[in-house]
Amino acid sequence: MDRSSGIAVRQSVELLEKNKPQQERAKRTYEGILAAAAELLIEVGVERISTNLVAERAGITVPALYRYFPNKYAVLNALGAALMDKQNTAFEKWFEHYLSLGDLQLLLDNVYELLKLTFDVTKEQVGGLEIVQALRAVAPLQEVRLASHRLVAGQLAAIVADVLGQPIDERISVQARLTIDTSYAIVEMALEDDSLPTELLLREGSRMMQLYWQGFLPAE
Amino acid sequence: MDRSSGIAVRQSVELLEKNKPQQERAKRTYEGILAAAAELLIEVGVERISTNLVAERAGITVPALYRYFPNKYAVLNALGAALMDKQNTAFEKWFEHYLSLGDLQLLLDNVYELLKLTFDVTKEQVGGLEIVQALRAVAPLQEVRLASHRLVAGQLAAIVADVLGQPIDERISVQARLTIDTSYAIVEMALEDDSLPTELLLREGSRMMQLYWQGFLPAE
DNA sequence: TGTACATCAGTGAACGCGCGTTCACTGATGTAC
DNA sequence: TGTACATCAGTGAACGCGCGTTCACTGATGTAC
Repeated sequence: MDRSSGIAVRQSVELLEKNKPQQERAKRTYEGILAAAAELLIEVGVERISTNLVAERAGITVPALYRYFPNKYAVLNALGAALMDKQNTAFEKWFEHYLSLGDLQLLLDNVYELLKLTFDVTKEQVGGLEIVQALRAVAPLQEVRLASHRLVAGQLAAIVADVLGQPIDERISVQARLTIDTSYAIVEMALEDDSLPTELLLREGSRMMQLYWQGFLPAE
Repeated sequence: MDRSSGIAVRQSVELLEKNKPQQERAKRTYEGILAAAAELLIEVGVERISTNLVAERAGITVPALYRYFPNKYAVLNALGAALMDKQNTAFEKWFEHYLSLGDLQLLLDNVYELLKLTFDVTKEQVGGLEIVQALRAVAPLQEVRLASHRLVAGQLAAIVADVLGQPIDERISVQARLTIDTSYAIVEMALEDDSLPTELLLREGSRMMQLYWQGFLPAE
């Protein structure tokens, strides 16, 4: 039983982009690569996508792709980072909007809107669900999603602590993070299973979040 | 711009196993294949795992693997089905145990135990988290996980409807499914991010489920 | 306004490698008599 | 208890293909004068 050559340890992968596109033409090429990758994520899946396939779909040769990305993980990473960014932005807009109008209760009353917003942002992105799933399943990409969730959860925790007049302790951190991750999980669930009624699912999901926080806030 | 050969549509994949192992030796080989696949899912990831790699790790030649599985998806499918089965069994045992002792309230009081049980079952399986993530991310495998969740959610919905003296309507179905999927998502979250305190996270997660169902059940 | 030149962007061709898959085969196991 | 035989299990070798990656290159774009 020869195992000597069976060793294949997961090693760190370069995810940084190489040359940034400067000219107009280059920007189109760069965007074309991301768009092609998103399409192929739907069509062939993360386990079959390749730089060859992406370049071909984007209508360029492979070395042109290598000009901007060192490997396929970097392409997926860029795709994932862009989506996480859109999700974060949606959250922050929602968050700051209702926070500026009142207190935490108002935020709580509008959780459905947040879920719907996140749902829409993810659905609008071609291959949005497949991108999120790839971020989960491919080890070198996991940090992107975790970092995004930690960031958003941190913002939520800060406000909660502020309202309660407490420091951010472990409990508040975990509650915030649980809220964020569960919210995203519900959105994924809605996208994942077409047989589920989206609207009702998001309504129930937001009700769950509301009930979770209801007793925790100081009575008005 | 030639796209004619860039077409690569996701097509249906044979997931059924071929020959069932009959002799002792064959059973060891079969189990060895699954064990090797689980290890490699951790080490190289779902996007790099291959039949060649699995056979080599299992200490057999590739045609021996093909005796039992038509392709790598079938291997992952078997691995995933086994894990889903363990999770379902854990749920059903928990469910029937507390149901036999009393009413739904008792079930609700012990949600933490269910989450912990599910967490343990998944953690015990080598590559448990990676398997679940692969089931999410790889299209030909998605049905396995969805079917499992639908099954378990259906059992929950049936009991809830029974207790309420109502038929299983869309609302109850969605509530049950939301509960199941969210529970699994929380377990995944705990496995995914080592920086989180597992115990506290599962406690908060179960508290969330309890609050969600609390007002819904008929007052004793 | 024209053109020479620097820099940016993309190409064609090539490489070695691991992939999935199949074949005819040898070897191991179990059983009928 | 021994052995012939059927069936089950696993092997060695081979195949064509797409993979990631690199090279020296041609072509496009922008700008200095």
